[in-house]
Amino acid sequence: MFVMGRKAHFKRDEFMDAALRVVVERGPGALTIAALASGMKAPIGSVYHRFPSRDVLLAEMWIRVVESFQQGFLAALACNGLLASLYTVNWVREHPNEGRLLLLYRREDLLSGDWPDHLRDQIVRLSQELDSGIRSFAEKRFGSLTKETLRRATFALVDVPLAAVRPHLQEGQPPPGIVDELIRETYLAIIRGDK
Amino acid sequence: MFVMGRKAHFKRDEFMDAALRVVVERGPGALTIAALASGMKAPIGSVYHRFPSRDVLLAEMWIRVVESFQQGFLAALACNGLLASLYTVNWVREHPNEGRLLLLYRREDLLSGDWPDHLRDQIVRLSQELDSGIRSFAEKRFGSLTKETLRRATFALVDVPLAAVRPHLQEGQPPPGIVDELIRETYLAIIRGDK
DNA sequence: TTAATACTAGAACACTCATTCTAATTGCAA
DNA sequence: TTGCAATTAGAATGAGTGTTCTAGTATTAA
Repeated sequence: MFVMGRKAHFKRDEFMDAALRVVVERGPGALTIAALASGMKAPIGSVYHRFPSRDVLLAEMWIRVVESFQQGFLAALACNGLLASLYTVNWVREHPNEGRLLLLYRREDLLSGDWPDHLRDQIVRLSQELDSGIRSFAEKRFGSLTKETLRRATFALVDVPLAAVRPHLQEGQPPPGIVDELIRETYLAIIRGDK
Repeated sequence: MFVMGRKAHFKRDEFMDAALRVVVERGPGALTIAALASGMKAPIGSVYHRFPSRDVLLAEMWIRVVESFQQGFLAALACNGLLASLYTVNWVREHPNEGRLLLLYRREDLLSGDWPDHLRDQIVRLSQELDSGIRSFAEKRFGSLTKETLRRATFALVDVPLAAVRPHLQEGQPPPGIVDELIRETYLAIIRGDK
């Protein structure tokens, strides 16, 4: 005989949403369990009923965002390098909160220690997927995979788009059109290897 | 009648040096007053004898580094834009620790609150000096100072160099030669406006 | 020698959290 | 209706850390 308990007021995802909201609005320093809970009018106990620790909650939230970004990025990259290079700015326009989280902060700003064990696999997988996407692009585009061509590809596909977008997120503004221009011009110069 | 007290074992600068060392080696999270003090075998009391609070100590350390970077950068910029664009990577090679502090972390990672009052003026001044240096470059180079030309100049002079260097500092390695190439090619594309 | 002073020394305090613990609810199966 | 389990509820706990406080020590002028 299976007996169901009371209905839940709060879902797992809602806690992660609330955490994201706190980080984006008030910074990682304000992200206490109490702030998170009171932000959704939930008691502290309910947080710990669903997540074994603060770090697990935040790590899962982080991974959820990385995954949602990376999936689209890799799809764009498989199709066209310039498209991938411009993907970041478009994604940020559609997901301003997730964008702020990913571009303005780092894992260490949120988690107190290392990745929780059962999530490390996921992070490794995500980072390998990104890496191999960029590697295969570099090889295809430059005809060879060396430290230099890999660095060049990473620069054009990742570093520059992030650098172009970040200042505007910092200001809390959506990236203006000039950002797309800067990314495109840089991509063409770096990938074509203009001198 | 003036009476001199005992000789000091520790100087103001040594505390800031020790703080920098801790941040660079173990991250901002490890930067406690106790860690700082024990790192230089000084007692906690001596820290507070010289600095009224943790925030003042760290803010002064930060400003010292910003000042040392910015002075050279503005000098280079007054002479030549490409030189300024390449200044960051060279400065980082000569000052790996200061580079890590400035490029890997932000004020909020170190200070618990806002800038201490008496230091806010200095920060405002520094940031205005940088701003006006970039503005006058943009105006000279593009013939007009608009939101777009300013953004373009900032991108080429600041955002891209930081983005190119950062991944290597992250790894704890000095930036390889390819970084200079990437910065130069980007600068030429962005400032000349190649399409 | 002595007194005044600048400094070292580190234990005690106060405060902020993450986490734990116990009790109170609530919905369903019987 | 009753009893069980899922969940809410939030007060109590404990660890970590910035700051304060009191005491001790070295240096120099007189």
